[in-house]
Amino acid sequence: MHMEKSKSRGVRKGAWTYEEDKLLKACIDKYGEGKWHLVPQRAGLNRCRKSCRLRWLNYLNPTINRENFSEDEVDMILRLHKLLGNRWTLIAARLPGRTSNDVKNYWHTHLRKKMISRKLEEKKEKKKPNETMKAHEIIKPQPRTFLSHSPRLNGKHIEKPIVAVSTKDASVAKDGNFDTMLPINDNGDHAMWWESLLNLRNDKIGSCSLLQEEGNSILELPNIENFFYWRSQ
DNA sequence: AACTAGCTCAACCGCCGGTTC
DNA sequence: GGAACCGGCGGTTGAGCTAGT
Repeated sequence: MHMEKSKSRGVRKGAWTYEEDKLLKACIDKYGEGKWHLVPQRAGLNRCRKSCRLRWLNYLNPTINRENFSEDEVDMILRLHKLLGNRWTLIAARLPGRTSNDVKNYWHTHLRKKMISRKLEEKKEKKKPNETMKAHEIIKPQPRTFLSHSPRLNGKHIEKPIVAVSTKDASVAKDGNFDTMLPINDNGDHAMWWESLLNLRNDKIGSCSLLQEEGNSILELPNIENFFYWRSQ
């Protein structure tokens, strides 16, 4: 950390200029994303690696959607925030073209007030006699990885993004089609976990890296960041 | 026109976990 | 094992803009 600070001495800070943007974009176009510690040198920028990374990820990246948030997106943010809390990167991963910074800013400027006023209303409601309210419970995702021989995978090689969602176990999409891959609940039937909890059944699947060891050897998946495994606590 | 308050969002900061040596 | 380094995350800040007075 001390090295970090001493290294960043004399490095430019503040708003990026058009010229700096051009240099950074040219550098990423040439070398690709990643190796951020090399980017300032390669691009000829007097900026720290973090500043370069942030500028690219939050502003220059051509995949960023700069339009206003749609109603669907807002609804999704509200639901996911209820589920995940302030896990902005996870929430943003479900919203194509949106960055974690966008989502975080939108939350703080628009949605937080909504939530606060809603909570105040709930408090008022709570005061009414003979009515009980359940406290909101944040269900944190439990990242998992599976052994290559895990029965959960049925020995299938995973090529397409899949989502494994379950309270106990999960079935794996055999053809990569999400709609055919329904989570199995504790009763063994294909209850739509997403539908009941989030109504997200028809959404496209975003990507997210949520992996944890199941055993001592870790399965290598080609689309590993697309592999979700949720488990309610 | 001038001032102020509130809002937005790009950017920074500190921290953390993973990797390398 | 531990120091150094890196990428990444969430919280926070502050410059610039806008609306209200």
